[in-house]
Amino acid sequence: MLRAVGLSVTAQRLAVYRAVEHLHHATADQICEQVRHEIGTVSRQAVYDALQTMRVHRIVRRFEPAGSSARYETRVDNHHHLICRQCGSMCDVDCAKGTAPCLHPVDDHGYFIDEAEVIYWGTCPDCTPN
Amino acid sequence: MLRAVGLSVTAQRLAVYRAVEHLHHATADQICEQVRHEIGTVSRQAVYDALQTMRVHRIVRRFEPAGSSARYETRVDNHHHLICRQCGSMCDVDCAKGTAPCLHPVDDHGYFIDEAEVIYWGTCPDCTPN
DNA sequence: TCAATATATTGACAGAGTCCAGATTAGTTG
DNA sequence: CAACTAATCTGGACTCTGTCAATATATTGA
Repeated sequence: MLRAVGLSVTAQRLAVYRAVEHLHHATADQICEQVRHEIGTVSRQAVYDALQTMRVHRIVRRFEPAGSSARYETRVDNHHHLICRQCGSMCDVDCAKGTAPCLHPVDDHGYFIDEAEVIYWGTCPDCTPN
Repeated sequence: MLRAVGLSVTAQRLAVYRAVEHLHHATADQICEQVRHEIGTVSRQAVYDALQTMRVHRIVRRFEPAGSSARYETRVDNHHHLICRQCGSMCDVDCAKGTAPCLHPVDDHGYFIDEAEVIYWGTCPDCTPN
């Protein structure tokens, strides 16, 4: 995985990647903890570095829901998120329009658009009364 | 405006509201500065309080683009944003589907969705080469 | 294995936002 | 209009994410 994109393989990176894979939509902090579980100790910096590097190489993806710190995931294709306002739970949702997705606003103001980031906010089944 | 939603009217709030109106998509910090220009001095806290209060009463709206601190605007209807990755410029865009908008993901996972937040990322005309 | 290069560690730092306790002000009531 | 009460504002300390920079360590490839 790491080799495939030309990165050197270190225990920290492996553990970080596995953590991101394992904990869906985890924050950097949660990843840190999980990595420490796995390999005993890491610096926060190493985790941030690993995440950033992997992000640049497109093997992890990052998103930042309003009111939360950044989240990381291993699913790197274009897809969106569903977030519960009550409990904060998150789901992946496929892109609304297939492969050439959602890139067309009503008026593009002359911008060249390369990504449409969509977050659906609502209430999850567990938090819905009755 | 403030009275209409049952809030007491203070110089600070007025100035904050005007600042949000005047500077489109401003950060709390920019609003702070602008307010100081207008009424001499405010605490950061007063600005945050005012913004939050007005947000709760739906006379200002807040959004948090990835990689930026929160932005505030006086346009409170459902609409989206277009952001330039190069220079950070932002435009409003009407909601993609009119009045009952964009609330339907491919699969709602049982969530009750009340808002679809969309950010179009790209390059603005000024930053597009040639 | 060894050197060159890429990573990791540590500690300091910055930005955004929140919390708290006390002082001040707005709006209400007599 | 004065006094009162509740809401608001002030200032400072603090937390949480995230970044920087210098030094130490591990990885890779010859």
